[in-house]
Amino acid sequence: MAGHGERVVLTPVTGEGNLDLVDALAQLSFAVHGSLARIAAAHDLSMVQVRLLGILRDRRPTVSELARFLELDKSSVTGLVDRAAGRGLVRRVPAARDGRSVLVVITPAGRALVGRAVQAFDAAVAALAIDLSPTERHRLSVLASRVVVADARRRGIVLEGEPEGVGVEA
Amino acid sequence: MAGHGERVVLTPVTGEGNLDLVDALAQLSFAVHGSLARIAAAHDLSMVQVRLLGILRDRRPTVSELARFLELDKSSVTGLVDRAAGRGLVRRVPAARDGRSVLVVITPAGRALVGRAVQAFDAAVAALAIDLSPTERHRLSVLASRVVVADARRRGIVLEGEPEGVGVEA
DNA sequence: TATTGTTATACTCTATAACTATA
DNA sequence: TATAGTTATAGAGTATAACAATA
Repeated sequence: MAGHGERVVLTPVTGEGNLDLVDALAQLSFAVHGSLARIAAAHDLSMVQVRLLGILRDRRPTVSELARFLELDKSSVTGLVDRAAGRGLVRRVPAARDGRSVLVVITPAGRALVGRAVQAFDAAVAALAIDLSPTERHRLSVLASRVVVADARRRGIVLEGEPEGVGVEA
Repeated sequence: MAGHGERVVLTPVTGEGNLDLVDALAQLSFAVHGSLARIAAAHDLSMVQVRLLGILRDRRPTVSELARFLELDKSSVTGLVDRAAGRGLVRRVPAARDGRSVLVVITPAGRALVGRAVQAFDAAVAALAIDLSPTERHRLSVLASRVVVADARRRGIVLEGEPEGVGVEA
């Protein structure tokens, strides 16, 4: 299947043969993404809310910084933070150094919720690879890391120039 | 990084070390998904519209079948098809056998557009793995296929029982 | 009665443009 | 003047509930 022209990228996997690299990576991405989205939903969160809370676990960024992290317009972040704050998951704190800025801070409730969600994420992703041997799992993580790190470098991830975090090593 | 407790799952990759399996797969998924979404947007499509058109490339399903394929409520599919039809990418055809059903059919314009998008998908995913050797690429596709196929089986993908497609092998 | 599809409604997510307040 | 953030507005995507038509 998907050997000579058919693209499986967009349709459900059905057979059991090997996919070519493009299909395999696309399908893997869908599987992981779908798994994470289901878990987020089970915690009454969207993926972007989980990302927001995940970032806030060890940072207290401004709205503008969040917009850069999340690659969203700042007006989108305003709404995102509004809804999270409405649920008591985050709160806004006026920034001391710049009267224009607002720091977004996670609340204990938000921290607890995202902690549970991330724990479930871990379990779900691990479950995806349950059929692989330890050696294969290691190989997969090495190869995936290579791809991810190369891509991050290519697309010029910043973060380095912004050390206002709270205990963010790396 | 991400060696003893820190979870990178939700934040941008920064270092260059090996991620553990969970982080590596999650990050890989984000990289692929982001790449695909950017390409879709460059073609004035959302990911779900690309999936819709991709399915329609070799099928002419009813709205209900589409809802199952896409794992959406049928009312969501109605809206999806409305918008695609409004752009001339698909059209509705009354089903001959069942007066209640509607077949969704891709138009030549829709086919051309999704063809271009999928071609760009291929190139983008291939580019992601450009730093791997041919051997490593092969290994990665084998491992990813294993994970994907096992997951598909686990979650009980159907498709088999629905051979009303148009030349869908597999 | 059950199924197919649409409509009405509501909420999240996203962007653009215009605005206020601060720098 | 430039930057930070919000508001107003609009549109895509999603779901639930109610409905009409058909089986």
